Amino acid sequence: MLLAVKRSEAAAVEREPVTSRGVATRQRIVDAACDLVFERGAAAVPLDEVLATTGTSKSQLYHYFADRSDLIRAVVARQGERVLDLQRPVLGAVDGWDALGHWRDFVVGVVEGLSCRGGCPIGSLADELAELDEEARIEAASVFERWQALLAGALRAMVAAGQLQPEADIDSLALATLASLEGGLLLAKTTRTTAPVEVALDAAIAHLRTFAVEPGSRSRSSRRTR
Amino acid sequence: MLLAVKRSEAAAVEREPVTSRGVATRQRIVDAACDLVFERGAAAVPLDEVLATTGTSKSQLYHYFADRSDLIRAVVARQGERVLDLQRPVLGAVDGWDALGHWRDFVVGVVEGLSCRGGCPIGSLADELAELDEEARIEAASVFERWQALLAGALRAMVAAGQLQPEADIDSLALATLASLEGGLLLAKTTRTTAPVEVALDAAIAHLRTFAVEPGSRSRSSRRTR
DNA sequence: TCTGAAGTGGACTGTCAAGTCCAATTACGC
DNA sequence: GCGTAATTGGACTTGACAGTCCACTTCAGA
Repeated sequence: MLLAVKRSEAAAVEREPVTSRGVATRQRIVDAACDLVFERGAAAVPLDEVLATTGTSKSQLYHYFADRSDLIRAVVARQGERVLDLQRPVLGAVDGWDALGHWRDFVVGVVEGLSCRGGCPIGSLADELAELDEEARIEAASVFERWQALLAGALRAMVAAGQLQPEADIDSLALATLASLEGGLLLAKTTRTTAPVEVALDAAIAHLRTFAVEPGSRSRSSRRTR
Repeated sequence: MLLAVKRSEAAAVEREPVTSRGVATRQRIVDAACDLVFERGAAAVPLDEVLATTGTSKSQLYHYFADRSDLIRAVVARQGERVLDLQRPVLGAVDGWDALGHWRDFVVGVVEGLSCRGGCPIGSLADELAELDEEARIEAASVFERWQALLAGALRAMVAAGQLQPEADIDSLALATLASLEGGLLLAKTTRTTAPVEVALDAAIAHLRTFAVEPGSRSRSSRRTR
């Protein structure tokens, strides 16, 4: 009974902040938790530390979240928004191969700026939680889905611009690109080198170019594969 | 494993089992820990559970391992061996595009057999530990390096067989392929679908085919396929 | 000004898991 | 066989951390 209510109407049953002060507090907690979780992983962050860095108390945390996993789920959602918000402007501006290259450079730059630490904010979280918290897993899957849609949007813009073949399977290409990126980020995090992301993204883009519309002639370096 | 004498400072004596019984006990502990860690992640496995499932006691664990992280590090090494042992025969047999396709099918089959759970045994572990245990991170990086070498070996065999261009940057191609695989596995784990691995590997192989030696056209630049 | 709800402080409790200790047992070398 | 070292059982200690509780403060509205 209790579980049934919690699962279906979690948002309604859990205390949503009413006051602007409450909203701010809740926000502060989730934001701080996001940062700490990104640095060390969800399991390695004690609630006390989140409270300490935000200057909040136990009662506030449990006023806005049912329990630890409830907070972590909020972190997944928030971190997902952050990643998507970061990607949106760059991917949204993609209209051709140059812009796609800029996206590649942008991503590599971010990784470099973080000294290859942390990996993908949402990927690592998804990896850690997928087998432990079904709700968190689903939330993360939704983030990936939206990310894939963002990439697909960029590719469709290229189709519209006459740079990519209309017959190309955009969704699959977007998914493959996302996979390359995620794998590259994991390897970068593990090896402390940007090379994996660079190589992975370059390969992904090279594959995309396979579906490029060649201006004028077709005898140049157009290659088709299965 | 060359890290036997490596830890000479702390506790001076990393207890290596002397007796065959001791070896067996240590093995049992690491193996059980591997399975549990694969299912839930390192942080979510209490030592007591490892002991319970192996029928061993606290004293035995601390007889062979300095502490918890020492065990986990052993798990990383062991899990890495497992993955490599699984990949070796299949990748070692690669001599052409068909065999490469079999490898792809093999990987997809494994994921399917696990109902898309767990992701990459070494990838998930690396992701979880990279920021928490430098030694574990390095060990994981070494596993990836060997895995990449395995892939590179397969590609070189294809070069030797005259199916892949000798000018191709084998190491980068192997790294990109590994990244695609890892990313695909993460997405599969998160979405509980095999599609990401399939799409990622298909794209990776399509990219490799870009460097195929075309039967008939022998010039430096390849033309179209099929 | 009063009132009640939202929000807050922080001490307190209970649990669980890591790590210690030592006595008991087994096995190997001589 | 004997002695020493390896191995094992498991109770015990310690500490950390999730979650509870209640008194207190702030604030909006009647």
